[in-house]
This record gives sequence, C-alpha cells and structure tokens, in this order.
Amino acid sequence: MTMSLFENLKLKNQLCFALYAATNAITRAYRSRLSHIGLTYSQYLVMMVLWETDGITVKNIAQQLQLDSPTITPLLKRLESAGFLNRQRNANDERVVNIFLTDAGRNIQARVAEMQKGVACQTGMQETQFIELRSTLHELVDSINQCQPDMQDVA
Amino acid sequence: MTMSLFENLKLKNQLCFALYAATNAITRAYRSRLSHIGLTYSQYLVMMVLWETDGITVKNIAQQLQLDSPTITPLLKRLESAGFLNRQRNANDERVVNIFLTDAGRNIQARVAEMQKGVACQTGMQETQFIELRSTLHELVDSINQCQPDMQDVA
DNA sequence: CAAAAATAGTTTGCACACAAATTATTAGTA
DNA sequence: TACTAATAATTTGTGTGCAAACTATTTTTG
Repeated sequence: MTMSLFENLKLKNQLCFALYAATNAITRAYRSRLSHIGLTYSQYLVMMVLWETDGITVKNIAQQLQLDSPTITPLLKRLESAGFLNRQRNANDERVVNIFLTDAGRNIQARVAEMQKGVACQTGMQETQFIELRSTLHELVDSINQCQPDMQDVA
Repeated sequence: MTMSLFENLKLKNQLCFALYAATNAITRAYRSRLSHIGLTYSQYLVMMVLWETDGITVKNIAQQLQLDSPTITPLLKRLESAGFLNRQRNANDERVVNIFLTDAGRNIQARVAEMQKGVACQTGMQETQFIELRSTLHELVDSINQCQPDMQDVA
C-alpha cells in the first residue's frame, strides 16, 4: 500500500474530527433551545459557573471554562447588557473584576434546568455510557494539557 | 437536598462541557503546529476531504464536515487565496462550484501527515481507547441528528 | 412552455476563540 | 524607596460557525 503514509489523514479515522463534529452537533442542539431564554451556548456555560459560585473573578471563570480572558470579557459584557450579571471592580485589588448575578440571572436557572433535560434526552445515551465518555474526555484534556501546558498552568 | 433540581447544571457533570473543553484543547494543540504550514484547523479539515476526493462540490465538502455552506464558502476563499486550491463553476450545472487542489495543496500533505503524528502522541491514548472513543462520538452525533435532523438530512 | 418550487452557493450580521499588544494595578527586589 | 517584574483585564485583529436573506440556476408542474 503506497498510501499507508496518509492513512491517518482520512477524515473518518480522525478522533479530532469526531470530537469537533460531536461538539458542533451538541452546540446546535442547545442553540435553538437556549435562544428562547436569551442565552448563547457559551453564555450558558458562564451562567453555570456563576450559579455554582457567585461573585468570582473573570480569571476564575476563564480557568473553569478553560478559555482565555479575551474570550471571556466580551461574553461577560453581553451578559451584563442582557441584564443577567454585573461587573464590579474589586476594592482590595483594582486589577480584579468580580462578577455578580442579578435577580434575572438567578431566575432563569430553573428554565435552563428544564431545557437541559430535553437535550440530555436527545443524546440517547445510557447513564453508564454517558459517565464513561465524560471521564474519558476529562482524561484526554488532562493529557493534552500536561504535554503542552500553554494556559491554565499549575497556579 | 433542595438543590437536587440543579444537580445537572454543574459544569463538571456536563457531558457537553467535557466535549467542548476537549475540542478546544485539541484544536489548540493543532493550531500552533498547523500555523507553520499555513493552515487553520478548519482549513486542515477541508484539505483532508480534498486529499481523499479532489474536485468535489462545496455542498459535498459541507456535508462531510457536517457544516453549513455559509461556513465553508469563506474558508474555501482563504484556501484559494493561500494558493492551495481553485474554485471552478461547473459547466453542466452552473449552480455548482467544484473545488480542485493545486500542486501546493497536494504538496503539503506529507508535512501535515508528519505533524499529525505529533498531536496523536500528545493525546497519550492507547489504540483501543482511541477507537472506542471515536466510535462512541460517532454514535452520539448520529443520535443527535436523528432526533433533530436540522441539516445533513437524508439526501 | 410559463410559473412555482427546489437547489447551490454567496452575502450580511452576530457571537465566539485566540494571538498579540495594551493599560492599570500590585508584588517583588535591589 | 525607586524600579522592575508579575498579574488582571481589556482592546485589536483574524478566522470560524451559523441564522437569515439573497442571487442565480435548474427542476417540477400545471
């Protein structure tokens, strides 16, 4: 086989493409449902972080979502102008900005929880398979970041 | 537990976030390596499709990558201006545009194959786990699309 | 064969995701 | 205590990803 060199370049064999396609598909599934609530998919992730721990910093949100600050800043601005949160300079350290949920931001949590059930159903996955896939993905992220700790380095 | 309603809204429990984070991590790993060759990650995917079947249509590429036409069009334009392919109106059906690789487009395949090995190593995954994860993801995409066949419907 | 429907691709507008550079503040250090 | 380094967040610019609207061509159908 003279083409065996390029066997790994077939789209169907690519793990990275399988991931890419799955993420796009999931995001699409969320998009239409979230639009009714007034959130994008990334904004939904930010809100989940805040529902767990309100008042945290931009940097902390970025770390939890494994994203850069320049990605988070405009996201937070849009969530602020949508009325779901407030940004406040920290008095003790003026470099820091703390993010606080508004009543509106807290109040949509129930609707989001309801919506989330619908998507979970749509994946058609069993509980055990779901958990295994999730943990495999976490391992994958860890080993990628271990090998090339660009960002979210050991603080 | 009064919060059990929102248990599914914890970031760490989310399959969708695990997917999202893994895809971002993989894309980052590719980004720096691909930049030396002059490709973005999405452009790399397009090139893989073309290396398998040259001369196909925009629609065909979009279907294989599970993306919309409006995403593909500007991507192809940049690949054309980078000199890796040509776009040609089909003579038989003037609606269709066929995409053809240039010599430059064919010639980078070897370099890309070499780069690809580096990333595969970085995932630190065993062959069996790799294959299982990939097939689980394919199943996931199928069941999402089956339930809500927005696009890439049965042609 | 003419009008309507379908199809292929593009354009426009919005929201990420990130690299690189910038501003402002704080910490560290000679 | 000046002076440098580090840190937090933002700004700028590029490239996706997609909805909605649009153009152009082909097919369908009355």
